[in-house]
Amino acid sequence: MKDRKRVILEAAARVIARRGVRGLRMEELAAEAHVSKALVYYHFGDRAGLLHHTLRFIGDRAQRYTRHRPPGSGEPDGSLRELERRLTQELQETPEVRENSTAWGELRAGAVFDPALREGLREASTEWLREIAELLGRVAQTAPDTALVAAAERLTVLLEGLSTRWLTGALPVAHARELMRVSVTAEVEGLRAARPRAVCPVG
Amino acid sequence: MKDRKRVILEAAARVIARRGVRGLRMEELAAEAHVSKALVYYHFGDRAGLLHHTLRFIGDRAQRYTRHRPPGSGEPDGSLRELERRLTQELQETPEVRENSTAWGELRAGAVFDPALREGLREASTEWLREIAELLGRVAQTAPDTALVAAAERLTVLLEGLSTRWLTGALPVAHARELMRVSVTAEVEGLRAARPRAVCPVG
DNA sequence: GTCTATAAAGCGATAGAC
DNA sequence: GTCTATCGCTTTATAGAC
Repeated sequence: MKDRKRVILEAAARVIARRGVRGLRMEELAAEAHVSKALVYYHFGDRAGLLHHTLRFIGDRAQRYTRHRPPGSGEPDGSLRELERRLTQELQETPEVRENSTAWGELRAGAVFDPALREGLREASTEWLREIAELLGRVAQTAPDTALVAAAERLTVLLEGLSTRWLTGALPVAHARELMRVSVTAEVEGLRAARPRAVCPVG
Repeated sequence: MKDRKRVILEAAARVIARRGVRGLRMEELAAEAHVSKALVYYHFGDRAGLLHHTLRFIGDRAQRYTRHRPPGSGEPDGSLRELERRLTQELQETPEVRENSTAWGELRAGAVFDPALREGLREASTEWLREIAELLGRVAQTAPDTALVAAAERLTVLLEGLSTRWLTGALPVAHARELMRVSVTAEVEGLRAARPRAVCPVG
């Protein structure tokens, strides 16, 4: 069997989804990947190295479903639907998405106590925020930049909260998505209403 | 020195804020409390017992600033200000609040992997949700119950997300509070606008 | 590259003196 | 009630054969 390295990374993603980053044991990982512990050390040096590569692996994998609009779905560029999709994409009952969301949650939770984890987290969050703010700008048309960023912050922070609720079984995934959608709509309407020339959204 | 038990619990709260629930080591706790490890076991049985009592200790302590309106502040019962205060109270740079928020964050993060933690979390969340929904009802006056609950869910979930951002240093506490306040106002306005007899919020 | 076997360290928990 | 000393399991990490 070739490319055991990838096999190990995929196994690590599954173990992290089951036990968390802090709960990952080298022995359980080796068993999950059907290799020996020593091989894991051979490829990744130590536990920290394995975690580093796994988190990167998960992040790269996530871009597949995060950045690409489904081809042929007729979803217009910069539409409200695209914005909604981007913000509900992490709330799906799929092994890959669950593994990804779990890992991100662990990263966030770990960063509370480990400053070393914060930089990587900050980079990803900033990039994510920028993308959502830009999309909001297109959907809402005109709006001051600070308002756009603030709205994007509220939406991305809400997403993180919803993700935790989903993963702890406190909220069914469909319910979490619904709450997200309502907030997206409300934020967009809020931005539109805040235009210089205020227009009554009801009339 | 009397009441070493309380000294240990206070030390445990500090250690949890520094290392997390999962990162708490009996040895470090003993050192922090200036007692021996054996004494901790004498008073609390085992690690799980210590954690159980500590979490309860922290929860009880939190009620002091959570449920009581500051006396003589002239804050009317059921006002928008009371609602805002309740939702921004967990976002304060105080040792006590930080310890409390950290512990709750750890509990949430741990519940992703440990179903045993979920029940206690669910109870507290449900109670918290109920209180916020009720306050929202008073502030917004009439509104359908489902809309009230949904709004309360969005606000409480947002609070959890903001708490994590604050504790990871991703968001200054003042900024987090501001985002929360804006959302509270928007939700209240949304509820008012959704009344049977729709009224233009701009006019 | 991959394995088995083992060393080394960390940590929860207990024994027993005072 | 409180301490010092220590046990024993778990887990990371390495040695060395193939």
